[in-house]
Amino acid sequence: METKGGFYISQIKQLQDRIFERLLAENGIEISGGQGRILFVLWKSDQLTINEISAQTSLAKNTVSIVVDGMVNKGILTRQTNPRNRRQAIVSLTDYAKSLQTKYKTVSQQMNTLFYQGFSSEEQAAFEQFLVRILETLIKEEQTYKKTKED
Amino acid sequence: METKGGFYISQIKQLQDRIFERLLAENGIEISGGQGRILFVLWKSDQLTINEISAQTSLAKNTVSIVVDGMVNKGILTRQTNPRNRRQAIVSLTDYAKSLQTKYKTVSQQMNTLFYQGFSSEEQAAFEQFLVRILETLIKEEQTYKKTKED
DNA sequence: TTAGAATAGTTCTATATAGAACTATAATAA
DNA sequence: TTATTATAGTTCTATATAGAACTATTCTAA
Repeated sequence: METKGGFYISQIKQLQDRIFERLLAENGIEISGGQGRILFVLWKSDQLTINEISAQTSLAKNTVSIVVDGMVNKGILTRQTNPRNRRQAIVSLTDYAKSLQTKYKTVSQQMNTLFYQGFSSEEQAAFEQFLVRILETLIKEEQTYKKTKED
Repeated sequence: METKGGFYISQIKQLQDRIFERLLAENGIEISGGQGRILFVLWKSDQLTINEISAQTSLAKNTVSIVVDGMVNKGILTRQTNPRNRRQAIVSLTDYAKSLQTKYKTVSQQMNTLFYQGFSSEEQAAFEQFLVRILETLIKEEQTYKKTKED
């Protein structure tokens, strides 16, 4: 069978990023897609290390490091060394970031409605279960690769 | 319902790109993900304009323009002005690009097998149908936006 | 304890990506 | 025709992204 799930995923990612950033901008929220993903995980659980953010967003850790830099400069995040393990940087939300959450969620909801246009609840659930399964496979592969590389 | 399809899509995109590029590199194919997507559409139908490639990959046309530049420099593509419409650039595969296709397809197949690990054929088909529906929604939205903007 | 290994981030470099503004060409309407 | 509009790409600028190599810190085994 000729499948092209990966190609579709890339296309959807491209489009949703552009559309979502426009929606955010239209609502006065000057946050890009990559920044949004970092906020998304911090809103669920504040004070994460770079590695934890990397794991939860699937962004490379150096990417997280740099995006966090930019967000610190914009007053969205703060970064502090963990006194108990001075290798770690603990990234926290500023009050400003917290104040954005409600509005951001509203826009996310709009985006979500568009994204799942024509989908029943059951279809949404089925689709997301597929995504989670693929995600788990790829995460496992990535971890296996990292272990293999240590030789 | 709390859905996060968009977030999963971004994560999957990130991981699959890194994994696929590694697979390609391990097989001696020095082509990045974005370049691969352009080749993918050209292998299906050679001699496309920048706009056509943009539409079929969902990359912005200036992105396509720049990535094609790089691929021309690497001897993968050629770019010629269409004599019938000198605004258009016709992008074509070189013999070198054509020679890569078989090997590239083999690696794509490997990637695909990993991606759909544990999926039955029916599940793959169901999943891809969901993807196509979402893609169609987003493409329509993008087109509507572009028309609206012309005021 | 201390030398070597492991861990956590950062920096360096290069490519990917797109919005806005631009140039060149073609199509259309007066 | 010619002035206006539309189309096709490109350039400019900025951010996103990651591999490789690096620094600093902590852990571990002898």
